[in-house]
Amino acid sequence: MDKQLTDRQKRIFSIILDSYVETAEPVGSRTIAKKYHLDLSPATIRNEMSELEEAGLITHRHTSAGRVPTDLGYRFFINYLLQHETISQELAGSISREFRKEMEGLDDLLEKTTRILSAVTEQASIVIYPEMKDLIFSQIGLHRLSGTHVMAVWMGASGLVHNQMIDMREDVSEDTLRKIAHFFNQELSGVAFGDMKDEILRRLSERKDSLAHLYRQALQITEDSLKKIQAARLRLEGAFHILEKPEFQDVAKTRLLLQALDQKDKLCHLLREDANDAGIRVHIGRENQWQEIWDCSLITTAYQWGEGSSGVIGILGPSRMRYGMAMALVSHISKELSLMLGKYR
Amino acid sequence: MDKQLTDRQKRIFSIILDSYVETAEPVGSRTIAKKYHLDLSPATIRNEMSELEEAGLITHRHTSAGRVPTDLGYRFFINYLLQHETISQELAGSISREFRKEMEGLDDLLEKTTRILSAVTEQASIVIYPEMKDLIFSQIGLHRLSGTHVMAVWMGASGLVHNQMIDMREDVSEDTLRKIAHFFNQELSGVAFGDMKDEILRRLSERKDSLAHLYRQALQITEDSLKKIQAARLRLEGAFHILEKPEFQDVAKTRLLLQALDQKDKLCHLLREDANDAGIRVHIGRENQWQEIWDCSLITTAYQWGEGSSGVIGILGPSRMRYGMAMALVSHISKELSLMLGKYR
DNA sequence: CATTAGCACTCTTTCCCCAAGAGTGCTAAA
DNA sequence: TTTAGCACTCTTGGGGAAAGAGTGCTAATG
Repeated sequence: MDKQLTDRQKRIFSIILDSYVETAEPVGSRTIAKKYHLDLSPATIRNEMSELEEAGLITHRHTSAGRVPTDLGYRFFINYLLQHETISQELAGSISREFRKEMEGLDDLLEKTTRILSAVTEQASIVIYPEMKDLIFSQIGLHRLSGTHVMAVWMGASGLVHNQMIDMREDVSEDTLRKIAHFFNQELSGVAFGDMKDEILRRLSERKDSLAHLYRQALQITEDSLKKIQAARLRLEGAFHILEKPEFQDVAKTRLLLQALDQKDKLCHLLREDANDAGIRVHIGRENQWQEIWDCSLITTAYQWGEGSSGVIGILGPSRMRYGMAMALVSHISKELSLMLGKYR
Repeated sequence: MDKQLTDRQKRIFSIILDSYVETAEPVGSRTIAKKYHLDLSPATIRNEMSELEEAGLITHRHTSAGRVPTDLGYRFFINYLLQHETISQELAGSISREFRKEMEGLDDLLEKTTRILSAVTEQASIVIYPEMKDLIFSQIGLHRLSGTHVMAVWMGASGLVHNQMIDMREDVSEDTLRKIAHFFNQELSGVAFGDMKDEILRRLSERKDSLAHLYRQALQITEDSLKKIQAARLRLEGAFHILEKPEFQDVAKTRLLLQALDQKDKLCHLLREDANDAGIRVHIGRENQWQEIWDCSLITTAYQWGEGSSGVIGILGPSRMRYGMAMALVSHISKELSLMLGKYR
């Protein structure tokens, strides 16, 4: 994107963006000249605005309407103009207090995160559960429910617990289950969940003895569990904030958006997409893969749990958004969450 | 409410209700006379409508508007006029197939239930997790996370698994935890979760020996867990359906409703309110305790899991609702869910 | 006596028109 | 290069007026 913008053009662009973000109203040349006491006439500003429009940073909906930033404009703003914002002491304090109130397991913590994130940003907030494959396995409990159904309780080194119902497709006795559990706990403790399948296969190929069947059962348990663990698990809260925004007063449009947000698996996939990128990620309007949220921006960042394992938190709101503050808040809360998760180890 | 309505009045009332439920438009005397070929003139119908209005079953919003059923009207309809509806073979079949597709634990099953319920009723659906206190305890696993933090994995006779992080407030060794777990598994297996506290207290008072401290720790684990288990756990899906209804085209109003639905604890409490009543429960408009949903009706019913333990499922939508079908669907899906839960035992 | 036709009246909805207002783009002058 | 001036465009809001739907009352009818 063009760095060949003059300083004055950048200044005017910033004013348009700020004003539009603030008021949700298109911005005219007169307003800029008057309210922001640039020593320029509206006509000059109009000329500059033409340039900005040509550069694709702003647009207008019809001939006699004021200017509005484009997706590209927001992108330019974030990449080149945005200066780092920090959140106030008081806010940081109250977030911290809220986080430290009680601590009753992962579910609770993530629910709290979702709630806080939505409340402070005044946007819909999304929290994806951590991925399990990088976590270290420590222990398993296997419990027979009915003939072929078994409940597996996986425990990870980072305090993770995951319950998984498994259909063994053959009748297994309590005793067999004890043996399988023993195998997991003795031989696989310390292995990452993601590597577990390979580890079992390696052992299976090494000794072709009487234990082969047991290994295969262990393998099945692992495969069934990990397949399911990849599935969508997320929390969504504060979708009602979307209805507060002037750009979502159209019910039909908003309904489609809410309907899209109900598709947890798609949403989860969207957030996890670039989960490995460091830092804050912003997807503006049509930069998103997903047509349903083309009027929205998505701000996400990863949080850390254990050894390289991570989940994602994010907010979703109209593209007209106070990006500086939103990014600062998402970042801050992600750090708080990682900190709290650290206590589980 | 008045049974002294004549048959003709009931008939007219039914027509008004049907028509309004169908079209969301107030119903006039002419429409009734024409479309439903009663052999009556509009004038006669108007007279009857006056009566119905006096009885409180219908109302009109302004002088020259057609009639609309009141909350009381819907109540009368449900109590005295509604005839039992059944769902079609095809629908029952496809629900059944959907339920039987895969089975991967409680979470999955309840998610599926929420999704199906919302899809078939075209309303927002709510599923409350089963209450634990009536379930039979079978086994516990205790795992040390950090100095004072312990992860308890509760397993019930009905295949329930509940993970609970507990702050013991004092450092406990792996060995102590093993002893506590052993105590639970040996002595309390078969006890209902709700009675567990009393059972421990009884033992504590019986023998005042060296085990007292261990008992107290067990007590603490029980109390911490059960306190938390009472908390709100629910699934909500399909809230976007609300935006499809003509009566919720007003964004400000709808926002307040969605905002209310974000308060999971309140919502959970609302649904559990009369969880012990048998059968289908309907709360129409202002019959609800909760002002935020005075324009809505709530249809709930309990589902069964294990020995007397139960949760609640329900739907929420505008009071103008096809109650017969909605009730049939909620009832049917509750039964399907109970059936599926039976397989966990 | 229940039923109905007729009619005046009320209230909302819709449409249209017009004026106001906001803002642009162009041109010519400073 | 900047600015003043001006014509032009497009949206928004208000004010009727007309249409339409429906009621309630009264008087006539079978």
